[in-house]
Amino acid sequence: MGKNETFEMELLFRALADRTRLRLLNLMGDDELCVCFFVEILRTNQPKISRHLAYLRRAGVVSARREGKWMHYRIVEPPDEHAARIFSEVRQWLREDLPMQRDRERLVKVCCAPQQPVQLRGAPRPLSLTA
Amino acid sequence: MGKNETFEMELLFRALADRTRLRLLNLMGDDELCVCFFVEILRTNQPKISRHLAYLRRAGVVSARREGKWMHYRIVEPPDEHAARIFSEVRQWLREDLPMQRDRERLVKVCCAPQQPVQLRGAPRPLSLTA
DNA sequence: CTAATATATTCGCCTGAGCGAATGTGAGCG
DNA sequence: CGCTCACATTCGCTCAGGCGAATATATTAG
Repeated sequence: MGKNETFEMELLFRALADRTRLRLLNLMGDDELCVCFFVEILRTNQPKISRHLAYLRRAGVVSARREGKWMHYRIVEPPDEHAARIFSEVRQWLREDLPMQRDRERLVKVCCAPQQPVQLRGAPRPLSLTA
Repeated sequence: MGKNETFEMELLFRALADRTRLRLLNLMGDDELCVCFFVEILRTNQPKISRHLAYLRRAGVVSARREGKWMHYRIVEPPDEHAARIFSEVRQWLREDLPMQRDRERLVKVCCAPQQPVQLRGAPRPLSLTA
């Protein structure tokens, strides 16, 4: 109580104020996800994805982990309890949004397909879908 | 469930992604407030305040009511339940933020002062402080 | 009617940030 | 070493939106 977090609030909301970034967060869900899947699901060019992921990273909203050539991104639980509750509500909201549901369905399809698209051969699949 | 509200999410977060607008929402609290008080408390020029209030109005976050020469703004409860919960959490967060607390204290002082500043003579005081 | 007051809008300037295209970088392989 | 792959960054452009200054509008007073 009595903290000064106005700047942190602005930072969080700016990070959430973009459709592409909301789609990325939606795809991460509760697991880390490889960049190549974001590119595949959002059907856009790779630099655009990387730029938005960098934006989220600078805002402290996601973290990155390298595994050989691949980079995995995952959502970071905000340290502040208010931010955490807002974030949790956002994720619930995303779960109920139709276009977001379609993105997640496409992710499942792409990951579980017997024959993966050329760009994804050998890419590390998300844990939640392979376990 | 299963709705498409991605655009509404973006709209909400863009509205919240600015320090001046957060300060305005903080001052509104649970009551409507007259524009002249925003100008007085934020110690800034009036057009800036009006522009941010217009932004909030376009985003559906506040509503305006005219009373003679004066305009009162108040927070609108978002119709969507997720938006409402996020908004409620934001207001709680604002309540605990130190700079925001100072703004509210200054509002109380200005409203309850025996001699109001010249700009505020005759301005309708917020209900919560006069009742 | 005119004048004053409270608020809103417009204008010109500047920065942040989104975009596609091109280029840079780090890891693994032969 | 050099090549490729996965990803990151930079460049040039465009546009949203923040700012102060000036102006417009609405209401009330006289």
